[in-house]
Amino acid sequence: MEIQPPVANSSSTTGFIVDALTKAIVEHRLHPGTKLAEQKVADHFGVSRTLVRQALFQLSQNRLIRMEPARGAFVATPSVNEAKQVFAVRRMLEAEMTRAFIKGVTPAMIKSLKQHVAMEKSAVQREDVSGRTELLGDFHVRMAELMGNDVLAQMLGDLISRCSLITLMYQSATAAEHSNEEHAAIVQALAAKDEALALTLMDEHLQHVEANLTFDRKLPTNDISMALS
Amino acid sequence: MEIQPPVANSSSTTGFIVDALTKAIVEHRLHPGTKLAEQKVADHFGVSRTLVRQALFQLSQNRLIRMEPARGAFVATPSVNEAKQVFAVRRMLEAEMTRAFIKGVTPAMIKSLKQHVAMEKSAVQREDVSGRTELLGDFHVRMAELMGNDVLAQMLGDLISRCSLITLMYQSATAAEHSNEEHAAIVQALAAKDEALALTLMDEHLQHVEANLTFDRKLPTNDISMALS
DNA sequence: AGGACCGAAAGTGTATACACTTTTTGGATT
DNA sequence: AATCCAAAAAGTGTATACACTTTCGGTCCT
Repeated sequence: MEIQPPVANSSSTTGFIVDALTKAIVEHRLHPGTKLAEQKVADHFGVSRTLVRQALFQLSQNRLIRMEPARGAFVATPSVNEAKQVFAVRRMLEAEMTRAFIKGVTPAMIKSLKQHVAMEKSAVQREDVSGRTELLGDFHVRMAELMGNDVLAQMLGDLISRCSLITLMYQSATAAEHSNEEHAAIVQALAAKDEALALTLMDEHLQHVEANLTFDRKLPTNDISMALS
Repeated sequence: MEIQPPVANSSSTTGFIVDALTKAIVEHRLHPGTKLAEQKVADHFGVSRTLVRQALFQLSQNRLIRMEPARGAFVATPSVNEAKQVFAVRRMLEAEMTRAFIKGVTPAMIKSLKQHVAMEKSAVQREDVSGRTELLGDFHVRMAELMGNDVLAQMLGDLISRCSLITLMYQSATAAEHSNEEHAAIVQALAAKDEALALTLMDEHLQHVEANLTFDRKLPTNDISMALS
């Protein structure tokens, strides 16, 4: 059930490092602001700095880390403002996506979404934080995939991973449960081809996700080898 | 708040190579399918393969080139299908953007757009192909910037550069002129805060751009040193 | 005590070396 | 003439070397 990341990787060594670091950042084992010294990361993965550098470059393009010239790479610290903008874009994109989805909806598509929501529910119930956050984000990507628009799916995936540092960091268990229920309601509206309702639900859903983020926490900087071990 | 530009800058050496290659590809001095051998590119820029590799990785993330494991990098050959998907996403995004734009429009924003359209016109008239295609794309990005949403602006920029291989390749002079006129009409509707009209014009505009692309031309493969010289 | 200064340590930026893979080439065979 | 195969050539993937920059710790001066 893996969504193809922005750039198909994970098969190459560099891709493996990117994935591992992404996971560590997104699960905030590596806190925002943490310095990622190339040699330390390289030692941890048992490779040379060359590969680590490639991975860091890639991550910096995904906005998961920030690179300062001659000073190194740091886990990104996305601003509140940026998060709001990301959500504004998501609302725009997903409103239209919902409209288009209803236009071409089929029973098979509804079934697939329902299965996905069931998986979310299971993850929420068993308190699988990492799994649930990933699944909750993927719901939106899956909608795009079902429409057959890979570009849209990828774009949404980028957006979601881009605010994941914030979303995934601050989403509480109750908020996750809430999201899951809202997804179920959206699927119902889609199945009924009720465009107005689906639009309303989708917009409210995104606003809830955004509202539930608490932007003011400060977290300590972590040790790399600890975080990746 | 600071958000890095979508395709980083040319302040670093790697960034310079990225920009140069991007320009060459987008102005199709380098044709789709052309192989970009690392050493050849490195020789041309007078640097080592190290920097070229970094640049190629970056370009592959922008989808301007495609990298095959152990076989090298090639200028991307975007499929018709992908182009259609990209345009579908743009229509979605820009429809909502137009709505949001009208909600918060100010005279200063209209003035800025009018200036931009005037620059387009000038470029079209003096047959500055490279400049005009860039400006025509930037119109949409400028709208996003004026709204103060850098994330949206970046995203649109990515989308536009992503289909630029197609758009810029096949857009004719008359189509460019047509686009410029449509931009002017859209600005009028925005100034009048006529949402329905602006939406219609924007949607038709994007459909025209898409319709004017001819997907079937075949171009020969070029020599790198020629193209970059 | 506190700050300016200097040198060592750590770290980044780029080039180069080398192993391994793909492509090309030049016969030899049918 | 076309096909097949092996060895050379070209090219990619990764590691390492080295120069240059930033950071850190200590010493000296006021």
